[in-house]
Amino acid sequence: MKHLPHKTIERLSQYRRALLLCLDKGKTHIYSHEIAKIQHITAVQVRRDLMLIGYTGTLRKGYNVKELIDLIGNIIDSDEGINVAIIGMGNLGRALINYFAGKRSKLKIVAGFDTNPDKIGNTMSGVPCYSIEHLREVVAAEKIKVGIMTVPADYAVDTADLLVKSGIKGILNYTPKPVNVPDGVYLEEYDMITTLEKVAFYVKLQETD
Amino acid sequence: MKHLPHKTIERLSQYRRALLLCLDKGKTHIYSHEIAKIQHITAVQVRRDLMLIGYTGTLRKGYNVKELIDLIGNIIDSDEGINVAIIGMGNLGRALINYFAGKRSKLKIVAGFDTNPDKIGNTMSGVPCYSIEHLREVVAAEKIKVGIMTVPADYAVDTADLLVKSGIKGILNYTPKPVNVPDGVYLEEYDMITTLEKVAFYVKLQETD
DNA sequence: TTAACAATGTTAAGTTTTTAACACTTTTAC
DNA sequence: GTAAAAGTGTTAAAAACTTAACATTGTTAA
Repeated sequence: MKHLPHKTIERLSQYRRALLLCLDKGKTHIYSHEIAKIQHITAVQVRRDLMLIGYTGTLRKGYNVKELIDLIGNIIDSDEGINVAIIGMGNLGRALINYFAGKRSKLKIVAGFDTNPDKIGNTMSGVPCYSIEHLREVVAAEKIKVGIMTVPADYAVDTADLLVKSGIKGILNYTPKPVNVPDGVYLEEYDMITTLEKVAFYVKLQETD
Repeated sequence: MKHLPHKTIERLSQYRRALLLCLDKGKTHIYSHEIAKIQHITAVQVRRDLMLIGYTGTLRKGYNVKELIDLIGNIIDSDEGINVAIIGMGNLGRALINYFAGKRSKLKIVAGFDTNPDKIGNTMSGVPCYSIEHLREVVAAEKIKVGIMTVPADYAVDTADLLVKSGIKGILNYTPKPVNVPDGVYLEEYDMITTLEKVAFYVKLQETD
């Protein structure tokens, strides 16, 4: 299992989330077509992904939910876990923190940053908020490897630079403004407006058929 | 120009956003490699996308920013505009509203919905908040075509059903729980946890090289 | 004026991703 | 106990997407 396709990585994460829900419901086994239905993809694709990670289900019984969850964890999680920071404790930043609050996960949001003095020093859902001026120290002290940018667009570029200088290894940019990072830092940009425009486009398309 | 690739649609939206920024800076023309750099893709890809939409730049001068913005608008926007609702006025819902506030766009967020009586009846950044019980009427009255789901995960499925029954044509689900919609309704699911796990995975991968 | 350059537009090749096809194996039904 | 059904695992084909190659054409510089 050398090079898992990009898309497979994404789906594995999604499979796991679906599987965790099944586990909660007391399900012990699951068929490929059940997973497929949840994710709106085909059963073949599920089986193919699982083949790629070398997991073998039991014939006629499907896949063992617990085993599969663990295996996916072995592949996509890092053993020691990864600490994450949120830069920008506005609505979006807080939404993400709540999202994660209490989730079992190798990913831990350990710090938030903001410029607003009212927020600095407080704790939100267990996550302390620091001044952005202390970003460098906190990143080092807390061994933070990934930063999620939820700052206003105008601060995007500076924030990204700051994160890079602090030694962060991965950035997830939720700002509508693209940023640049050097090699060695993984960058993922996600623009909510693009996604919404895409939905609108396909709605329009459907109408004009 | 019959079938634009999915990915091209997404990029067109992104190009436009980049172009709007350039316009603000007073730039009148832009080269394919400049656009490419902003979006972290190749110039060839930009040119190919523009070829697909039939736009022709001027040799050695690049593309006319204003013209291109307009053309992209003609393709991805619908003429009359599309009205959008946000279901769930929590942090994420409010973040989205602020994101959009004041943006020139054919997409207009015209309504928010929630169950919290403290929120119902208020206005947030110009968007009125209604009780979710009135969803159906408001959707009809306001000709809302797209719904953005930002409700807690446990309400995801019911909310989706409700939206479908109200006659909505497109759903953007920001809930971590996948939902189902019938044919004729376009569904886009986006899970923030997946994206973050992906970033974490590639960070881990980079380390173990 | 002519050569070098720097851009676009387009066709072709390459790569990645998805889907189809099918061989295999339990279980179920008769 | 044999056939049909319902699963998995895998190879092969198809589709989607990206990148390369290159022809073309203004522009600049010698």
